Amino acid sequence: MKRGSDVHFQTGSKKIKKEASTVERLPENTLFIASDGQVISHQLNDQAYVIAADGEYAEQEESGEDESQVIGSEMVEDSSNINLADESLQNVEEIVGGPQNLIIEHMDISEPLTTLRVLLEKRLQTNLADHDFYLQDSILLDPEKNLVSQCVQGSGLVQINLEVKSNPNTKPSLNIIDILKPAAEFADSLERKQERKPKVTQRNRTSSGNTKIVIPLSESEDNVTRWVVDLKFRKEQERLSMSTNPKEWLPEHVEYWLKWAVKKFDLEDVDVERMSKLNGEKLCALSHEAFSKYVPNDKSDMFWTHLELLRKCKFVATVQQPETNAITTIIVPSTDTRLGSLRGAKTTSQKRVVASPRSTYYMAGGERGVPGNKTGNNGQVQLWQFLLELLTDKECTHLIHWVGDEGEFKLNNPEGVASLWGRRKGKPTMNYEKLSRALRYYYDGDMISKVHGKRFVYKFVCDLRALLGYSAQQLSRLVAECAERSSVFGSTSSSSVATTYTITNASPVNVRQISGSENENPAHAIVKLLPKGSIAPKILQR
DNA sequence: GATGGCCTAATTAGGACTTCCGGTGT
DNA sequence: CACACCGGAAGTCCTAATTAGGCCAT
Repeated sequence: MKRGSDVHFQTGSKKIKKEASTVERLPENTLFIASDGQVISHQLNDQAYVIAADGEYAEQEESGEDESQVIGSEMVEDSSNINLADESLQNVEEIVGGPQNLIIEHMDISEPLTTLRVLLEKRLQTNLADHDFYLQDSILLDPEKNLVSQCVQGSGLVQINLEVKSNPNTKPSLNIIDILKPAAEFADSLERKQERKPKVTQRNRTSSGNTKIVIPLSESEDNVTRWVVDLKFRKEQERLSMSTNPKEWLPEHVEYWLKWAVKKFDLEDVDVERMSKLNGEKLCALSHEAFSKYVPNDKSDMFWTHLELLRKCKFVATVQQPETNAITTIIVPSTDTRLGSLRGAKTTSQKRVVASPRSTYYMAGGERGVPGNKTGNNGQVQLWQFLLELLTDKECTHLIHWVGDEGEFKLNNPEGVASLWGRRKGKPTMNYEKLSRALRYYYDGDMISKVHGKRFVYKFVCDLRALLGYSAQQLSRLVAECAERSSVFGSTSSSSVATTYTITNASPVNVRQISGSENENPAHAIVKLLPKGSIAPKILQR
């Protein structure tokens, strides 16, 4: 039987094992919608979309140039008023080392990037006026705008990891690598400082709830409806030559869609006959009131939301079945190598990541909007991911830790690691002998190899930076820094450092939700928009 | 009765291990 | 001799894709 592309991890509506660390793949064209029907975010094709809380719709080009369309978001119009002398906004840490300097800066996310630049200039005692802002080296950001309007949803204080690139032969840039919610303790301490020194920019803080851009998703997904593109309908759309823009629909198209929707959403008392006489233009112009006359029994405004998505996002979406909460969300779309040659430039230009012990290069390039995977390992964490998870967990350094800067790692307690692995996989008899056999299968690929002559020492031979966005060196330092910080702040949590990876080349921008464990403070939840090809570990400081 | 569409269950294929074991190296 | 390490072989578990069969409407 001929197999199609290989995509790893859960994507569809199939069950996911409830495990401590569920692996799932967020399909492209995923939408996050709160219980009140409000679209929090979604991304479709090459564009990221944010829906304002007032129901107005905002669209953001990948380039981030189209500020005007971000409806209702509060912009800092006069950045010159910002009191830059206020140290409360300044908290710069530097992790120096390796080929570049990773700088950690804390700033209110609603501040324009010019503020960030000034903070950096002050800190580094250098002029950075000629430095452009980039998000993960790929998206040029407008310094006059804030991050909310360009790439990230959220509010309040965030930790911005960035690097200053001032190489002689390239245009200087400030490359934002990651935007994280800082440790609660850390944020609190800054908040307290800010309270002592009230700032002009406080007006932009969003705690009032007046903000139009919504943050995130609580840790529980109970209050989130995940909408996905209905591929069956899309195929039918193509077959019937129905435009993707509902405004262009003829009445017969509306009728077809409506009958489909009535079935799909189990709608009752819909005035199909009258509503089917509308053309696409009129359909899209319907007010909620008018809509209610046609569809009087729309439970939880589900169908209304569907229509909103249809006319604003231009796709027919259905609700994806809820999935389990995740501590670790790993998104790894990947395909068979064969696709590299089949899919042309689009995929061949993308990064390739060896993820398999048995042969395969995995890379993005699955069908746009086609969730799912064909490997049969959906939803199951792989050993290399598990090891990376432990390696970025400050609580696990007694079990496994980085050795040097070249991706080597040592299992200090091989049986302990094996035991954890066994627990994760539901194999109580797992031991190091078996785990090491699994590791040996990686030798065939380019993921992990053995470091000869060193007991219990292995090495990630893959390009972790390409894979994760962080080199082994950086990861090692981040873990160390995190451990250090937690000791400074006197961590009270016994839970491990949460690590979230987004390994995806599937879309230009990905919505990343960092979920926490069930016990985790919801404040740690972050939604990020990352450029394609990025995978960023997040180490939550507690 | 023939045909087509839809749904569901069964089958098949393949990835990523897991388990076992004989052999080799230190 | 103990233990880490290696790699072959067979088995397990999981999921996606495909196929087959039943039901219903036209």
